[in-house]
Amino acid sequence: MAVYQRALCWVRRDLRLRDHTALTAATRQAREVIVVFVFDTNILRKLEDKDDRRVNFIHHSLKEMQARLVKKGADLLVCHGDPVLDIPRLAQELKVDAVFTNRDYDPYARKRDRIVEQKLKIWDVTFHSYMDQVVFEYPDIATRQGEPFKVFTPYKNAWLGALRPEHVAEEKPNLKRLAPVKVFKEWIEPWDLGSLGFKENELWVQPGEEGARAAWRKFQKYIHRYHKDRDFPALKHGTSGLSVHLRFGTISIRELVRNAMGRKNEGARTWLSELIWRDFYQTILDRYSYVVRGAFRPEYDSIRWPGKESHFKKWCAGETGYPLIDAAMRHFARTGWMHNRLRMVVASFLVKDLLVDWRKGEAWFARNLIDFELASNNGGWQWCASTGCDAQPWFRIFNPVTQSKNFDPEGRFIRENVPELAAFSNTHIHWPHDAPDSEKERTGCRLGKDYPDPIVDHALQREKALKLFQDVAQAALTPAEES
DNA sequence: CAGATTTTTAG
DNA sequence: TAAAAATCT
Repeated sequence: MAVYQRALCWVRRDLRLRDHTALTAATRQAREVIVVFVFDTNILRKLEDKDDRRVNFIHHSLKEMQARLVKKGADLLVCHGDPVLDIPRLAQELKVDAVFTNRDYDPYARKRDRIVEQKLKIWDVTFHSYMDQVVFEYPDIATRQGEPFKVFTPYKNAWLGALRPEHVAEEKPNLKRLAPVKVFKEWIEPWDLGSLGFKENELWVQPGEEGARAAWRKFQKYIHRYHKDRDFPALKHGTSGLSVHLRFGTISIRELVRNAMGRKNEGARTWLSELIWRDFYQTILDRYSYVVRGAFRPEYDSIRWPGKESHFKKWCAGETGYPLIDAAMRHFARTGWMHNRLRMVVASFLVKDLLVDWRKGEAWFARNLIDFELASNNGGWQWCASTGCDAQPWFRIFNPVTQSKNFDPEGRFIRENVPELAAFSNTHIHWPHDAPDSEKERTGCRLGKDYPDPIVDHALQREKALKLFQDVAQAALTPAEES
């Protein structure tokens, strides 16, 4: 039932051709569909690293998508500019009747789409947007009072209770409806990395739909063990490795959920729960977008974080003298990815040991994570900092050494990432500073020179952190009297 | 998706 | 006296 002659399918964080809601709708409703991607200068110019991994990932993924489109006699229409100008311009020049997109809940994206929609309206072009990157959005899942859930467990129960096969049915685009390349060829701008002002970087993950499929196939062999293995960073297949693919939409969330639902084991249930966390944080960002600026619970914004800039720098560099922290931060710097257990451990350490504002850590992750996703990153940091909805209670403070003993018991992850400590025993690698002198001598690692002395004392810092939060709790109990 | 400390209990 | 449980943060 094609009602439109020609339409654009504007892809952003849904870089795939299969199980794609907007593309399916577009190819159903229009005779000719042009797939377009805009390298957004508003976003790109803020990236500090010219070898940014995300740009590399997107670029590779688009190349792969383009190859598939070319096989169909079409191509990918790529622009480099401000989408608020480019999309309406293309819509006009190419005489399209409608623009199809999948919704993005990032505040910037929402504003951008609103403006584009308004501009298109002037030219009588219809703007269609679809839920695609999540399974449910607000108010599909809401409390009895119609409010968004602010606690995960009841949200999850409602989510699972609401789920029907049709919510995760495959959305199959009809690629026979792609517009032939001659229609839009002259509007394609050069989009090699150099033209975009970026450089190549080594990617530690395979990008594109093919990369996603490879990771997904592999993970399916291990998914039944997920609940047991996911907390151990040294394991090579303890986690799915799909975060980056969910971030850029090189795989469909519906496909993952469909598969997980069909598996009746503990591993699959735990994995599904993680996917629900993702929907949960997307909803929080959508409905409470002030979280990008400060605490979900505003009373915590009154905390004056006394942490030192020099400590923040050492945290970034992996030079804190706490082996697991340093291993995690160095691995992160090298690969752009961090295991979720370690994200929690290093975040807790920055906030509750170094007493640095969680937003500094959030920004460092935002700059370097290949799978950086605003909603999940912000949610995770607010959880660790105890400022979020359904966050870790403020008095729950990770002991970085205990975490190390529990989740890297043989020190394998530490040895791989802090090689100067490799010769320490399994017992002392987590805290080499207290190793017996004989062992220190044997390893040949001069603590304080080859590996830094601890920059803070955990027990002491823990007390300080408790006091910072205690003061907020106090203030909440005894509000200042009105004058 | 704790940890530190105190108290109780088992042996 | 060590382990387990309770309690506090």
